Amino acid sequence: MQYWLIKSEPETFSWQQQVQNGVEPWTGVRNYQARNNLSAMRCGDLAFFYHSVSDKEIVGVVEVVREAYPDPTAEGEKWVCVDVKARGAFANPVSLAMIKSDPTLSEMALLRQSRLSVAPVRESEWTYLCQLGQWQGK
DNA sequence: GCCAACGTTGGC
DNA sequence: GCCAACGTTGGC
Repeated sequence: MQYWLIKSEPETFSWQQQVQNGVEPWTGVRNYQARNNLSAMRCGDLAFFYHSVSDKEIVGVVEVVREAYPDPTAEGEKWVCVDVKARGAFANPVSLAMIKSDPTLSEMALLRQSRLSVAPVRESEWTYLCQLGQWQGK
């Protein structure tokens, strides 16, 4: 079981859309490191859904329900996507400012590599953030 | 709107 | 293979 954080600009694809759609293909990744992370995802892995740019906060949790397959929005088979399913919102979204100000989270890949759109999350970070966000899932 | 941090591209 | 120029992401 691995944990992840995936970013989306809410103007492009928001958490609200994810909830409405249920299962959604996570397409459009065009960065090798992010692609490698997508490929490493397994069914049942959980990921934070992060709104970048305008909101800058973790808003919910999704579950990987289909492992990497060729991204239909890309030419050829070079890039991949996974399918993710909404698993519940954070009752209390955790902002980037909060993450930055918390020494417990200072090692997060989100902070160390701000441009990486699909990043791993440590189990300790996952547990801590779920408490902060009051995630109602399990 | 600006800019830092990356990534990519293309000339040499 | 190096590196300058350019493009993109995302925070501020």
